[in-house]
Amino acid sequence: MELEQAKNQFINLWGNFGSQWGINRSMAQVHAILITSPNALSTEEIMGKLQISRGNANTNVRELINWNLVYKETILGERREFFRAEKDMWEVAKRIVRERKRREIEPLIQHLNELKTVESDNLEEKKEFENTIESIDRLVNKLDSMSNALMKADEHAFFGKILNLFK
Amino acid sequence: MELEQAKNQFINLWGNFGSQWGINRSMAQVHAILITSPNALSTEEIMGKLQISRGNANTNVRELINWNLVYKETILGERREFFRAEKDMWEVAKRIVRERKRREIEPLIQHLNELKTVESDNLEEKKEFENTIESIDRLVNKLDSMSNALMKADEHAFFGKILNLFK
DNA sequence: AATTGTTTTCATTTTATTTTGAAAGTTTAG
DNA sequence: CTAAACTTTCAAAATAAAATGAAAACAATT
Repeated sequence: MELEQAKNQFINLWGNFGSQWGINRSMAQVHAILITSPNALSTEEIMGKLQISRGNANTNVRELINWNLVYKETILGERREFFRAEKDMWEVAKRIVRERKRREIEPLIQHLNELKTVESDNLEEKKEFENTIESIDRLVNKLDSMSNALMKADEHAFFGKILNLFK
Repeated sequence: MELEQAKNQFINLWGNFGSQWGINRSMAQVHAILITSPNALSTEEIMGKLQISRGNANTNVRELINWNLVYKETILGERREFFRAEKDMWEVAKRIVRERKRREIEPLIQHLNELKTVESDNLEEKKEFENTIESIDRLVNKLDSMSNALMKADEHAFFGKILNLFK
């Protein structure tokens, strides 16, 4: 396949995949275009290549910066801003996990804690509900441990080897 | 907190959480109500408690059955169907992972393979693109290994202990 | 084989999300 | 200071996703 065609296909692929996982299509596509671009891109260039509006490009680039997946870069003598993506995919994974943990898992654990003990005359049902919540809580905490594991495990080496045990 | 109130809060919580992860709100709420119900529920009951339409209830129950998270159950002398959710949350996690692996990760790996080698006059850029795809491929395969690990690791015991090493 | 209870389908409507683009805001340079 | 270059915002429009509900299909019962 020809390089340009492959890049387009990748942009599509990443966009679709992203939207299945709760990341909006444009954001994933902007990410994809930056990941596969050898040099930093301007907003104009992103708009042009993805055929999206200025507002859309700007919003999603900024969101990617919030996720710590993209940096601003200045080019000598150029006034406008350029953007470059983190290309080390292990690093990318760690940052996405870190962010989702912070935004989603941690609040979820908070909420579950509030549901751990309830009042009811029906002791049987009370107990059953509490068991269910407890069991979800254990699961979510395990997910949390996995995030920690992934973030701390320094590159493939150790973590990768452990995973391979299960293959 | 009172039991009924807690259940409602849980239904909300699960619904919100689900929609952040690409599972639609109703489906997550139907799941939540079944998880916290001591007995199997009929479509009518689900419709009533969640205030959703018959079509909506039916579609999402069936989808949950597809995901292998809910079973049909018949009650002696009753003509209509009742539904009960798998309550072992570790089992639930395994099944969700299994399904997402099958539906999303595996196709993604397929697509990435097609992008692994491209043609271009610009050898430098060709190589850079191939490296990027290769690096994404490694990452996705690692994710795949993690799914396998999670599914095979028999309950908390071994897997849990390994995770705790990283805490 | 007709009636009744129940489930499924799907065209339409509703709601939620995303995108647009013009205007406001900001920064830089002369 | 102020004009030009650029970035950000946000109300409105467009699009996508989900929900409705009536009708069709199906299944059990008489």
